Amino acid sequence: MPSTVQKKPRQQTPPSVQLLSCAPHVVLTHLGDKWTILVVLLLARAPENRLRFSEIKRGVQGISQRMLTLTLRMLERNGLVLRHYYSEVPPRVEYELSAMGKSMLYPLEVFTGWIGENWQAMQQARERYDAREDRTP
Amino acid sequence: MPSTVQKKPRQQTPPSVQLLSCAPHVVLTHLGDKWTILVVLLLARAPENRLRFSEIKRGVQGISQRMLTLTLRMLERNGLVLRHYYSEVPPRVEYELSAMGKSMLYPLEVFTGWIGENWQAMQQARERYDAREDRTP
DNA sequence: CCGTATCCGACACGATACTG
DNA sequence: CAGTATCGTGTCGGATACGG
Repeated sequence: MPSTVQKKPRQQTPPSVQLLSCAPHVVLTHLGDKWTILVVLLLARAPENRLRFSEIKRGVQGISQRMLTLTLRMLERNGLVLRHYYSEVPPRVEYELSAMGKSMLYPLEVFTGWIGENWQAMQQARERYDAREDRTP
Repeated sequence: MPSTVQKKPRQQTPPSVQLLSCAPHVVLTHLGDKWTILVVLLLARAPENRLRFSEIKRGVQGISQRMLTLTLRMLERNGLVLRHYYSEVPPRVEYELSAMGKSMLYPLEVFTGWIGENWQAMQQARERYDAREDRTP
């Protein structure tokens, strides 16, 4: 591939700001998966931000055991959640938001707050869009 | 089920607490997909929050034409982006953040700000986690 | 230039079954 | 109770080609 970076074949808009799929964006992508946020929000409401596996399972409507395990592993791996294992019979495991996990709650609330204020408008926009017929090519 | 109060350091979770995969969460899931946030952030930086299709394509590293189209359609459908079509030859299309789209920028910055301050810590947590051998069952 | 159509592989996710 | 293991499927997203 010949490098033509030095040449400006045509005058084009501002010197291209380029966004890479950087680490922060990857984080956001992970948090945006199907269950992570719901689990975090549930822990946020819990006393001491701490719940048993089965409590989370009951609290997050529709999550499978497999996906809950994977979600919690991911959160633990990223240091957002602490895993406390008690080798009793039957075993008991509790999950707790770490300090970093708790520090995420405010930004998360700001965002979910915005969504709460705007999702009806989005809903309406969708309906308007879908009703349109004069879609331009 | 006998109610035992002893050795229960904390109270049980109220059974009423249940999180559904509600509309706000769905929104967050959409925004958390592979490209949406990057496109929004690029528009946020642009003069008048407005760019041509090809400018966005160049600005978002690695995005395919197909995915950019789909991403922009989704943003337009949800009312976050406005599409301006000019039937010239060759045609020109510009995309602009709507008022609602702009109103998202602050919440987004709060969130990306938090990520910016914490993603190294997450990285380290991951490395620590992966290096561990004493994983509890 | 700005899309749409089609094919296809990868993987996220669910269902189920089985252990310590 | 709190996980693993395994398998099947739907969807996401990349590559490519074509069209207005």
